Amino acid sequence: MSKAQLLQYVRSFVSLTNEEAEQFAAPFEEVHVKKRQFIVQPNFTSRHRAFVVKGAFRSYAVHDGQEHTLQFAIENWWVSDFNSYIYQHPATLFVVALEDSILLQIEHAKEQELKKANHKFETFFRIMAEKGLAFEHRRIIFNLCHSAEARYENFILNFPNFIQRVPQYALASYLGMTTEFLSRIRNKKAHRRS
Amino acid sequence: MSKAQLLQYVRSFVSLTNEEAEQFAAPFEEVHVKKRQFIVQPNFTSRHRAFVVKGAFRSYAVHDGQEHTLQFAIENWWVSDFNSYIYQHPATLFVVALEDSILLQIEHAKEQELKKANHKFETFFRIMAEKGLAFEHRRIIFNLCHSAEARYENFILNFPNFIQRVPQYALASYLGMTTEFLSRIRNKKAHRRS
DNA sequence: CTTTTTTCTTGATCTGCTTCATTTTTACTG
DNA sequence: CAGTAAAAATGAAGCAGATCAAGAAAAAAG
Repeated sequence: MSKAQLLQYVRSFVSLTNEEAEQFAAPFEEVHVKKRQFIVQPNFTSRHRAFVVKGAFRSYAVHDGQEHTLQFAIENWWVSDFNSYIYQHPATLFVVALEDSILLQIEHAKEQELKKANHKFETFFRIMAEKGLAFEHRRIIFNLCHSAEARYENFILNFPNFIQRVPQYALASYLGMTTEFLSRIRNKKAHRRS
Repeated sequence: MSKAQLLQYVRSFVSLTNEEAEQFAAPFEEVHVKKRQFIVQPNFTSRHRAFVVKGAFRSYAVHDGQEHTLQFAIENWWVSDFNSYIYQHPATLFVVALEDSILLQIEHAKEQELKKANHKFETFFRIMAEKGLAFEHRRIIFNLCHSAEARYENFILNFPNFIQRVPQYALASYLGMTTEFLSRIRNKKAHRRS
């Protein structure tokens, strides 16, 4: 069952008794999402935090007709419009499935109950947020320090498994460049190799 | 006393009894820092998380001789090299005082004890991390979507009180542009107004 | 104050990356 | 598996923002 996967993930951060595990998993519901289906859209409040059991997602904003990717998520990552979710404000992002996917999602109110009910659950979400924040700090600094080409190389190095599953235009917009420019970088690289 | 300021801040997120407040504040120590003094340097592990009681700080990386600012912090903000602090790895950032400042700092191990000792303290640090993460998400998306000029305008709008306390070259490097270009933006704007 | 250092400004030139337009390739869909 | 839609590649031209060099202003130090 897919909840086993979630619990294995959670237990890699906090130890849980079997009762606690059951209590933690209970409010999560499994959702199947088809490729190209949206799970979050601007102006609608993101009511769930979702754990990716299988598949891939992308969250992005649209500005002046251009898409700008905030995040990708594959197995064992979380997705949502985080600002919308934690403040329960209308979303500004789209979150879309890049493949047919399976999620385990929890409602905002249920998550609050979990955190209140057990110190360990609170700890788990604290760790998730801290890791996320540390990750984004690294990303921001790297983006400030490096060229488009270096950002692409760095992505390949750190997320080789994302490369094949993420469309190139989406990756370009995640890395802060146009899809044309990323194409040129890849082309240049391919020619260097031969 | 400066701990009253910290506790007022903490209590704006979680309710604390007087005993709890005392317990929370106990491991923090007050540190006075002179302008231009560093509290974090690359290769040294950041042993403390620091709450700014008075003054201003900047965290930044140096790459190819260029400085790139990750964060500013004034009264009631926290500073550290967050990656270094939470993972207790060597830092990659500098953190420097922009003014003569007063900090309340807590050691990493002491923070772990606090979080273990009281569910509310854990909740507090969870909220800090979540707010921080949400903030950086907004920043990343905004940076991806907007021009240098728009990023500057947005900063003025959101952090008017930082403008007078932060040197322009540091702001430029926070916003991902050169100090020369920021100067031109400001100049252009000034001329538009007359 | 006066000197020195740091920060900010301004101009000239250059380039990394974008934009636009078109073609080729790949992936879906009936 | 044919037809259509989506994604990626390629070329030419343009521009936002960088770089370099020098001077002006402001702040810190003596």
